[in-house]
Amino acid sequence: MKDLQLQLSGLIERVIHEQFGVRISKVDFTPTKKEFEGDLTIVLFSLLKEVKASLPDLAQVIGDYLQQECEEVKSYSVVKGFLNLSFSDAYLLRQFEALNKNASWGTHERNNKTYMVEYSSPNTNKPLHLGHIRNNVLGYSVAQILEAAGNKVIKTQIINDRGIHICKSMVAWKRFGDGETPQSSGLKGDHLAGKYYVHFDKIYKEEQADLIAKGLSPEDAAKQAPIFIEAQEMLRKWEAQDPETRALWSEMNAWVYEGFNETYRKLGVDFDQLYYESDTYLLGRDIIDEGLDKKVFFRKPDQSVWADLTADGLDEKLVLRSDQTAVYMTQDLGTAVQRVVDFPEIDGMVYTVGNEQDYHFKVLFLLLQHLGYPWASNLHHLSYGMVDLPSGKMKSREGTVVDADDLMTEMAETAGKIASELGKLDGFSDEEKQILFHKIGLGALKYFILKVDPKKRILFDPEASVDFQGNTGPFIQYTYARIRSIARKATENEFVFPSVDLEGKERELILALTQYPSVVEQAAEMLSPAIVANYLYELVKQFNSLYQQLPILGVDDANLRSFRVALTLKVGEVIKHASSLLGIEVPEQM
RNA sequence: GGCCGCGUAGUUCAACUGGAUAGAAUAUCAGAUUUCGGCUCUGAGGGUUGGGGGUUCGAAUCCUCCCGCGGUCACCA
Repeated sequence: MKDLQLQLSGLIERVIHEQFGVRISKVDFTPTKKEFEGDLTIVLFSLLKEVKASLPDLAQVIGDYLQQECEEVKSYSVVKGFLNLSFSDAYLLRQFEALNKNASWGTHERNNKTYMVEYSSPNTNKPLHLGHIRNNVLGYSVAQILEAAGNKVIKTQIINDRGIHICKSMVAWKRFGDGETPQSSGLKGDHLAGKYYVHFDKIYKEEQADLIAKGLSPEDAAKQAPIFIEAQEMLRKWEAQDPETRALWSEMNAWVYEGFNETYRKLGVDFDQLYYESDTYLLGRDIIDEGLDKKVFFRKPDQSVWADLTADGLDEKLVLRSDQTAVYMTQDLGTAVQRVVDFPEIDGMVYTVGNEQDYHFKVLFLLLQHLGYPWASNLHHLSYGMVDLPSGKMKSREGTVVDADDLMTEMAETAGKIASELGKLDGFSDEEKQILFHKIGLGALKYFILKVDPKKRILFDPEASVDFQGNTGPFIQYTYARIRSIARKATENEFVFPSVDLEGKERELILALTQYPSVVEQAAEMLSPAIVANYLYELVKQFNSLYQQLPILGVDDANLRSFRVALTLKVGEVIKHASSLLGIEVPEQM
């Protein structure tokens, strides 16, 4: 398809040069809209600027020439400034035959690029919630897409395992926990830690209220509440390597990791390399020195260190406190550099982080560029919007967050309920049903998230997402299952490539299939799973439309049947491949 | 207030990055098919693309000014 466009461009340039004596810069192609006849459209307006000719003349000269010189072009028509080309059946069949022989259709040749993709990166004081799900699903999908586009990908997360937040959970556990463990309570480790984090907040609020009642200002009360002071003290002890504090910290974090791992496993995401903030939080000081040497940073009289970004249209940004301790930015500078030390082959990174940190990453990337790192020009902030629920905003403090584990369970239950109502799952054992419902529920959830542009806020409607109709994950999974059903019944067919007359729907499908690699490429370039999701849905709809209009198994002509079966199977393969890029599993039967 | 992002059918989202009459889904209504499977398909109504101005052959898309929503402007992470 791409080759053909290139060839057509060349021919058009030549004929215009011959006929009008002008060398044009480029030719604009666009797929023909389905209400017009044709497969590929050439936009003539842009050419008209460079060529002195009337529109009908130009159209005719180009159209005639292409039809004559290029055997793939069967016919053409002109509507306004658009030249619509129709390809010959032979060409489309050749295309289909070629891609049918290519088992790795959609996966590009290895290029020499390596990306590190960071996602998830949770705090270890509470369980994952719906916002983390969007993060994980997005990050994982982008990693898959980059890999399919030919890059080497290293998936990573930085676990925020230290700081005041975990100390809060620790303090509350120590005071009120009575030795409770995941084993003794039956709670998942991350949920246990979260329970005490919430408990801390409750006590903290009570203590603040008491102090305010005694006449303190709210600000002072916040600072002087005993439990808060205790948490700060715990952080100091942690930094001083106090053995008892460290032991408690290790124990609680271990519970949390076990909980997280279970959530990740259910969610179907994984990581190649883990970083822990407790290992990396001291990094970055040397970068500050380096930046001072290179005059990228400057020191103020109070000894704090700043970057002046006013030339880039931003402000001055603090990178080291006056007491010479690190800030968030210091750490992130250090961590970025450390990653390239660990993996020297990296030449790009993707950070999957919510859009409230847009400014931070803008600054981070600029600083790394100013510091002169060669990979700094290829850093991307995969920024995404909040997830809202129909019931309202999610707020952790008000307890309206949706827990990731609970949500996945509920999705599977809803999927089960709907699937059971719809039909017969008699052939499935209870265990198989559970696995299937999990696949459907999760597919619904992931697809609902990924089909939307990451930048936009999402209104997540669990009910609508598990719908078996419309633009949903289950609809795609269901279509795949039906295709596999056809495959099972058609195994006795030999695939040959007869010369058949193509129906409109078949042409559309072949064209759609040939576009798949460039969809993957584009999605990788834009870091946008939504492009894959929307393509996938279009493909599924086109297949259903074909299925409706033309019998697949029920035709007498063996050649025609084998062609249609082959086409169906190829559609199935692409659905499976594209789904895997979204992290969605497609069942053989449902 | 400065900066960033968003605003598209009742609702949830698209629009190949400046292309044709702004498309799907959902909901509502009317049909067709039931080939393998609970399905699937076709059609109708529904739009001043938040508003005004500008750029050009052509704007949802780019520029500009307003309006609305969100985020961010910490020696927090």
